[in-house]
Amino acid sequence: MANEFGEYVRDKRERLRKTDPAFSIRRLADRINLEPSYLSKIERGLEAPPSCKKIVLLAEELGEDSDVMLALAGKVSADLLEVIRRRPALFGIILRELRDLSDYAILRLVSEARDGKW
Amino acid sequence: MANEFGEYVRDKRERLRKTDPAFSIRRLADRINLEPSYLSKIERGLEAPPSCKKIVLLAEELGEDSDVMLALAGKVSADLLEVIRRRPALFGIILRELRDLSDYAILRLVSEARDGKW
DNA sequence: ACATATGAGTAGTATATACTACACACTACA
DNA sequence: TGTAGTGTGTAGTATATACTACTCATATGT
Repeated sequence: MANEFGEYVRDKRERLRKTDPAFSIRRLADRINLEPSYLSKIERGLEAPPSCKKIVLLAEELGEDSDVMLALAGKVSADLLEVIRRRPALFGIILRELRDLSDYAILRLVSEARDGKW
Repeated sequence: MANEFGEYVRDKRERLRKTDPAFSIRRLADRINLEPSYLSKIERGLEAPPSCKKIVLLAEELGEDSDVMLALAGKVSADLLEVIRRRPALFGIILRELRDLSDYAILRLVSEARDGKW
C-alpha cells in the first residue's frame, strides 16, 4: 500500500508513452499545469498525491476513472461528499448497511431503485 | 449558511446548561480537551469548526448524531469515506443514483438489503 | 464583600498541504 | 556536434488547518 497512486500513474503514463510522445512527464505535467519534477516525485512516491482537482485532470488525460484515482490517493470526489452532507443521517445508515454487501447485491439494489419501484 | 455549526453547538449547549452547569463553555471544552476561548470562537463563527475527532467527541457530549454534526462542519466521517474508497467505482455509481431519490425510497432500499434478499 | 467561575479578546504556533523555481546529467536525433 | 527533450535533485514558499497560552472584565453564588 506504500505508493499505489504513484505507481498507477507511472504505469499508465508509460504505457501510453510507448505509442505517444505526448505522455512524457514534461508534456503531461504541462497539460495539467504542474511542474514536471513534482509529477516525477509523485510517481515515485516522494511526494503525496496532488490536489483533487489535479487528480481529476490527470484521470482525464490518462483515460482513467477519476473516482478510482481519487481513491488510490485516499480521497473522495467532492460531489459524492456533497451527497452525504446533504442527508448525513440517511446516507450514514445506508453506507454502513451496504458496506458488507457484495458488488452484485448492491448493483441489484440500485437497479431496483432505478426502475422506480417506489 | 454562514455559521450553522457554531450556532448548532451553542444552541444545544445552552439548552443543556439550563439544567446542568457541566455545560459551560469551560467545562465542556475541558472534557474534549480544547481551550475554552477556542470553543467560544467556534460557537460564534470566528473560527472554523474543529477537527473530525473533536467534532465526534463534541457530538457525544451533546448527545447529538456525529454524522449530522460533521455534515454541518462540511465534513464526512472517516469510516464512511473508507467505505467509498474501498470500492470507488461502485459507490460512485450508487451514490449518484441515490442522490435524487426520496428519503422514503432510500429507506425502503435499506430494508430490502437488511432482509438479506440476495 | 469576596472568591470563583464565566465568556470573550489578543497573539502566537506547529504541522500539513500543495505546490514552484531552477539546475543538472543524460539521451536521441539531425 | 549541437540542440532539443528527458527524468530528476535541491531548495524554498504560500496558505490552510488546528489549535494553545495568557489575559481580562463581568457575572454568580455565599
